[in-house]
Amino acid sequence: MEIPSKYDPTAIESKWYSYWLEQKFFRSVPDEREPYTIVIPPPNVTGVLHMGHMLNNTIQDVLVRRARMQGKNACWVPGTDHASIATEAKVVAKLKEEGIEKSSLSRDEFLAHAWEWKEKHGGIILEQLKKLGASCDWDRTCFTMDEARYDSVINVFIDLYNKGLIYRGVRMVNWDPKALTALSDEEVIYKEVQSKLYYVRYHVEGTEDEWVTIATTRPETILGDTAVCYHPEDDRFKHLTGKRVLVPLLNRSIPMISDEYVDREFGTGCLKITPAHDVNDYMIGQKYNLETIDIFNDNGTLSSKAQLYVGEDRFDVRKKIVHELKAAGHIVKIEDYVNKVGYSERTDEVIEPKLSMQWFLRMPELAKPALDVVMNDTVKFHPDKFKNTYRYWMENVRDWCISRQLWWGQRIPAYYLPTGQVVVAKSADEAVEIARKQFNKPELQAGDLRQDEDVLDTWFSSWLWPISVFDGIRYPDNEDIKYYYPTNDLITAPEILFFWVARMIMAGLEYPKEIPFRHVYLTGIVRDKIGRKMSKSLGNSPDPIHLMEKYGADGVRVGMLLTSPAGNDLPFDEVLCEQGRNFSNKVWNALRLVKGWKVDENLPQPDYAAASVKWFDARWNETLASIDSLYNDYRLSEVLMTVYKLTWDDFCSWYLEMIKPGFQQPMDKTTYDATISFFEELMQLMHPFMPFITEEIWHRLRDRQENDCIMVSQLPGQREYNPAMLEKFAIAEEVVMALRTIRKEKNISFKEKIGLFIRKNNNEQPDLTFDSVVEKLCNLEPIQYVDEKVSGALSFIIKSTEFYVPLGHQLDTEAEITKLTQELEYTRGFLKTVMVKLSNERFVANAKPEVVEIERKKQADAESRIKVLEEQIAALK
RNA sequence: GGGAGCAUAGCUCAGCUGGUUCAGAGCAUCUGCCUUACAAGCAGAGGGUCCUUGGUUCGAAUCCAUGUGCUCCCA
Repeated sequence: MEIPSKYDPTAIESKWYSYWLEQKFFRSVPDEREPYTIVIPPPNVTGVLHMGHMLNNTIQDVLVRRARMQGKNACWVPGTDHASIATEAKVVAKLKEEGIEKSSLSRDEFLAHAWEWKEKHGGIILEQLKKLGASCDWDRTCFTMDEARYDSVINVFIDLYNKGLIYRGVRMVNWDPKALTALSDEEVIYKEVQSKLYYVRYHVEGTEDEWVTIATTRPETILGDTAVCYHPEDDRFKHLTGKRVLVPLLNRSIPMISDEYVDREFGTGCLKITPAHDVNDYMIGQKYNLETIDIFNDNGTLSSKAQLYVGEDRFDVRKKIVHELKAAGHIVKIEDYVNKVGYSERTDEVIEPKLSMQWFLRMPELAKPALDVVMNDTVKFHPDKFKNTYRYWMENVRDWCISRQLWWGQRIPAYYLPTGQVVVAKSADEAVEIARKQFNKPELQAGDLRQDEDVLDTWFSSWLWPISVFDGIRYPDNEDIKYYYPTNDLITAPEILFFWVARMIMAGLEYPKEIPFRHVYLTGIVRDKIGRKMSKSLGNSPDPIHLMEKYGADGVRVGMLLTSPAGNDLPFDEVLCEQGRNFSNKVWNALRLVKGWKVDENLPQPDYAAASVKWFDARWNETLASIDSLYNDYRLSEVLMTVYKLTWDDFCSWYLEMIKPGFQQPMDKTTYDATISFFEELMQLMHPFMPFITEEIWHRLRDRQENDCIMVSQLPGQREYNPAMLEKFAIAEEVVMALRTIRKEKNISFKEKIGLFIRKNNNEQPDLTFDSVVEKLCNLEPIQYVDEKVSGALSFIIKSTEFYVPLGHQLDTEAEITKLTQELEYTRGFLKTVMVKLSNERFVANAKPEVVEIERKKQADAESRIKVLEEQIAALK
């Protein structure tokens, strides 16, 4: 079988993915094994794969594949969320293109369009994940709006309402005038903008020419002013106590009030109060019982309550009113000013604080236990520095506004009586039943009730995700939820720690009464080379699909993980994928080498091969232990680097070179079999990171049964090994490197055999374990041990053993002496630092005995080395 | 304005509760090599005031304080 010298991933990757699917290897059903569960953070149905998904899902796949190979029943549940605002916006835009206005459609008609859109575009991202190699149980694919999930959300709403945790109230909400919906605080992005600070003067009522000047960035809201406020201890305004001022242009009389909230340093120290359009003003309004005048319509135009500019847009009005105020002599001055303005995450529209009737979920009761389980590490964060942020948020939590003025989502199961009273129930029929009893109105008919028009926040679906994907809300005792819940690991971004992770923990503790996951791995943000967050709007994100076509999914996976410790941002660079691809190719060529060997069953195993096999076995087992501990700490990039070095350095650069037979020579069976096994085991370690190439090599290493695949194979455990082999080989490595340097310096071709004489000192006995290996790797005549110095030879010293390489031509004595003298000086300097420590009484008295012992050992080693060096120099002179 | 975190090689990062001449890895760079698996490779080499200044200690990249710079979160 001819193997090409360049690895080409394309055909191989799609071949194995379909094969795994055919074999149902990703499928998980409860059985007697220990479960290992991950639920995918559901991407938006509107989304396409971006680099953040690549990182996040690569990590999940690594963990799931490893768990599967550890014999656990691994289940990775995929799915998408319905993304209320984003999807509705897309559908509205699409309809508009077709000349259809949303307002011309009924709710059901609109939803039919939305579902159609979802069916057509909603699966893209999941299909893309397949290219990455994601080993999700696709039979379990969920959607936050499919029947089971929809129902669960409704049930939970009703339950929380009945528990008194959900209430309806007027609140200042973040209003998106474009999407025409309220947003949660987390959906608002504050941006610094260059704006102006307008100083406007108000006439004091009943005075001839007395004025009060306030500063505002929003002059158009003057029309909604219902008070002017100053600090109670501000002498500049004290005399105005009890007075009233007139709102410019309207001449409405409003009171002067005083409150400590006012910052005396800011502006003029005098503040206009517009309770309907500013959160802080709203609170002051409540405190002083001020009138609230809502001057805006839902779409951001001025309402009739404003009296002026009715029907005009708020930003147009700002310009006009400034002009008019100026004309009327009310503008004192205008300053440039930088302030932060809230924008809608979805529509990028400037948020308007607005009073409206919304549904809220009370948070304190739910937050308390959810905080505790994180602080006491029942749910562990990786890295744990995020506990701080989490605590801060949970201790300052505010009630969650869960209603959205949209159609795409779970419609709030609240029904209003003609009188305005409300009933919460699963259906209109149930609502009627309840209403008849509750309000003693037996004559009520279903037709008399009107269901709330609004839907629930998308996060109100996602927070149930780890439960609802197993249908554990509706059927808390079903086999799936009992088996898979709590899940093991959640992989997500710190950005959504609060509005998703925290709320899932709350839901878990409220419903199954158990945490939803044990570990939360927080990934960093994928940034471009110059540190900007990758985003569609900046256009600085590479297309993941193209990347995978160029470097192979394996290559990209390696590229993503090589430099991405948990919680740290990942400055992405295509060079990393190139490194991944190069690694694939390296492994591929190792396969070519090994598969090219002919085996001669009658050949005995040579010494060098026997030693090599023992060494690699030791090296393998040693590494395995460190890999396990790195996995336990979720240090995945370090696991990968360890596997990378074990493969490239130890296996390819050392081991394969050590056992490689001469050109066109056969190999003995013992060594060959051991090598195939090592190779297999390496592929198993590598598989979670590079699923495709490892599967291909697995099948090329041996003839396999139909379902004997690496992805369902079991990771080998640690075996007994001889750690002494590692130390001995470390010396052999040094010898080999020293000999290579000599060849290079003296320009001796590798083909030319050279000799090596070894002189042990301090009565040490020669250890021959790796001599044959060194002879082979360095093309040596048989190594000879001597008791005397060898004259006229190049030399080097390792520990206190002397090595001599006799050369045919004249030795450069001067150069040798210089080299040895430098080394001598270095060693003396070293000895000096050791002696300083040892002669310090306080060191000897205070340091731990083992530390002192180490210093003594250093002293002895240095002294004997100095002796050897001095002798050698003397001999050369 | 409040809180948190970070600062180690050109880049990205390791360095656990102080103790080998403790300063390390990968990539990049440089120098040799087309050596019969691999130039997407092989063999080597160079490169750092561990941000500043103090302090604790026999001993500090590591602990404490100050300053500087950067990042994130909240307002």
